[in-house]
Amino acid sequence: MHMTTQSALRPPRQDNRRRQLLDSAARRFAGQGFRATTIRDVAGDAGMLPGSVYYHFASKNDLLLAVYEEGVRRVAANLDRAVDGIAEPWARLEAASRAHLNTVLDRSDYAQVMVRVLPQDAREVSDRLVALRDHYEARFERLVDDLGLPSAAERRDLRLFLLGALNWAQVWYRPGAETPADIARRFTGYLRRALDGG
Amino acid sequence: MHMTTQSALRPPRQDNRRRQLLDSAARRFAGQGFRATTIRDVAGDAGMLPGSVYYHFASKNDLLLAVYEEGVRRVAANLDRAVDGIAEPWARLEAASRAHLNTVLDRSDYAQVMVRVLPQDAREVSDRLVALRDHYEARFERLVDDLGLPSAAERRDLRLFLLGALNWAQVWYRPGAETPADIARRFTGYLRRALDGG
Amino acid sequence: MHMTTQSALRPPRQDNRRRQLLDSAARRFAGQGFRATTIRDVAGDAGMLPGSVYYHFASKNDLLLAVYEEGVRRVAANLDRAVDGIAEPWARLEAASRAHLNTVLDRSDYAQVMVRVLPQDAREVSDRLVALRDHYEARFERLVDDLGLPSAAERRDLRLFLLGALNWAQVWYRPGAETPADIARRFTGYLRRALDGG
Amino acid sequence: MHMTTQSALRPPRQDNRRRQLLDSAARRFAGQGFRATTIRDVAGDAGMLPGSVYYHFASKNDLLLAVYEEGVRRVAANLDRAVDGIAEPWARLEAASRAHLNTVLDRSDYAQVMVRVLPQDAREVSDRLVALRDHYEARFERLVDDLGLPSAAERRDLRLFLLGALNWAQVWYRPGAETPADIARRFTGYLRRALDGG
DNA sequence: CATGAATGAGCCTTCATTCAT
DNA sequence: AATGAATGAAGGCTCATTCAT
Repeated sequence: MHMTTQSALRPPRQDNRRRQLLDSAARRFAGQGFRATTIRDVAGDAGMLPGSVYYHFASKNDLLLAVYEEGVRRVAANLDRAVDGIAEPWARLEAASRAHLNTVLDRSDYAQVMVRVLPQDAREVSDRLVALRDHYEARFERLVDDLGLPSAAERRDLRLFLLGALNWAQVWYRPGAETPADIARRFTGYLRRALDGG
Repeated sequence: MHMTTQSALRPPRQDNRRRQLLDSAARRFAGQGFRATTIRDVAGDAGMLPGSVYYHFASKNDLLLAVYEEGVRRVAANLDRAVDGIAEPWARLEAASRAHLNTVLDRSDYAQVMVRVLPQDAREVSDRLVALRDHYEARFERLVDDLGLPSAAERRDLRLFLLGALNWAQVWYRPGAETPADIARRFTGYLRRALDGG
Repeated sequence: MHMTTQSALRPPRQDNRRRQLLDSAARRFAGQGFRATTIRDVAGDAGMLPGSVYYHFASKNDLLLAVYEEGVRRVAANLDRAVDGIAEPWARLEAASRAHLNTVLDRSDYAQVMVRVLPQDAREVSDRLVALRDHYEARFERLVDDLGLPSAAERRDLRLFLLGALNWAQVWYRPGAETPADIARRFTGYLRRALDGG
Repeated sequence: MHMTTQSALRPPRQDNRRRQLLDSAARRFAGQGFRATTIRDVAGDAGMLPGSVYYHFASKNDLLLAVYEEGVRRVAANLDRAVDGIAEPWARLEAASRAHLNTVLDRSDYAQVMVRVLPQDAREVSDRLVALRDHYEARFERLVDDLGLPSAAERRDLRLFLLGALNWAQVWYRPGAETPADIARRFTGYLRRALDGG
């Protein structure tokens, strides 16, 4: 009889469990990869039995897709927030690079999944994984276009060059004296010197 | 009576079969990844039964290691050949970048394995995989050092920046009007403009 | 509405299947030894598929351990029941010997496993196997101590001597005119004549 | 052309290799059991490849049979030598028990195989294994018969009792203050007190 | 005599998934 | 919403054995 009140006050229980599962999956996928993670792992972390996972997600692939979506949502929001309020185009690009680096180097499970799990790891849904990633990276296309570089080829080069360099940080970066912000500043700096009004 | 001649003309049978296995494994690892490849796949491609693989390699991990080693040997030789005879440092770096790009974008199975199989995919041998990769990439350190840039920080930046940008090509490159040589020339060009005092 | 009644009448399904598996394993281990028994055998006998066994037991070794434990539980209970209510020490030893012989010569699968499967057959769990066996045989130490023999050396001799002689029956005994009870009476009788001051 | 000389001076090479194989097998079977020993192990120890073993023995079972035969030959000879020259029947039995214990507790590989490998471990040849063992143990029947005990039942009891007690030593004996000779003396002593002219 | 190379049957185990309850 | 129980397909690996050379 108090149901109305209940659902007004807190999200339905179902959502809680689903989110719990999502969190467990994100942590596992980020920590040990997609293929090395078993449904048992994920279920166990969420305090369930393997079979129960299938009430919330149709398959392991679907679970990955959901984690990936959530990850993209978060990092995209992060980037959008970072450039918000900045007007100068190169400063916007630097802010975006900083946000992107923070994502790539972050300990955050959802962000790590985007970086660690390759689309090829789940061939059946790889197209959708790629689409999600593209949806995010398209932001860099716009940011670069706004720089007003005369040559379309150079615009493309710059975008690909920058994204590659930033993503590679995942391989060599070790937390220490150097912060992601430092790296973002220097890397965008080099590009500006090479391409801007040179 | 012609035994000497015979053994001079054809390598021991063993080597043929081992190489065949190595080739099959390289193609499979490159095409579908390490974990998704089964010993049955590899054996089948080489016209053997699964058990027979173990006459030549002690485990699936060992097979990967052997493929990886062969891959490193090839791409390193490629790069060394490319810079050989070139004296001017920036030209050497460009030549090396071109060779590296050719490797990364190549259809060659062995090269692809180095790019596609992550050390984490075979945790038990990941250390050795990383060591092999490092052994190759150390070449770029030397090439960059030879440029004579005054700042050590900039030397490091340049190397990391370039390697990241080149490796990323694997994600976006589609064969067409643009050749790996074009990309290498432009990318090293940007860096030279940004960093070279000249 | 009768749910309470139902759950009171039948044990949880899980236990039935687990026990079935245990019984199949005991019969197989007793009949053909541990190493020669395959999980497929055991599963097949219980009307399951091989993989299903692993829902109930983590490994083949664990299955052996469980059978062994159950075996020890049974034979120990048997022996305890046999000496219960008997006061005179030599009579207690004879009763225990009779019970032990019944166990050793029994067709009972669980008892046979204890006799037939050597700890060395499952090296990873051999320690626990030995511990289980010792737990049972310690009873003979107490029974012999209660005889009141003056020399500790003779107490030890008697125990080792008797246990060896009884266990050996497994090798030569054929059901016929002679019963385990006959053998137990004669064997303990000899020892009494040799050692008891009477 | 010197073949005659050669074969006169030393046994044919074939025999050397066969014996080497036999020794390797004995050591392995004694040390890790029959089933746990692979043809590869045995061949490797003898400096051969697995396939080569089959030149000398038709199968793994045949190899076991040969080791077993050699083992029986040795322990039987040992026992015969031990009782040789002793006239008094109880002293002969004690000497035989001492020799048997030495065999059972011995580190000698061949003797250990007889004790450690159960006929059931090689079902296809278990009959012949049992026959070999019986051939040896028949000696105890004769030794006991010679004691001149009036009752046939007691003769049988004594034999079975003694053999069981002696073989069991394998389980509990640890080298130390107590020698096999001590044990043999005490154990036969108990039986004499219980059965002889009591 | 021995080897190199392979076979093939089989082993233990894993795991995503299903489904009645 | 969740569980208990099982499925079934597959996977890496082992090993006695064979056989041309």
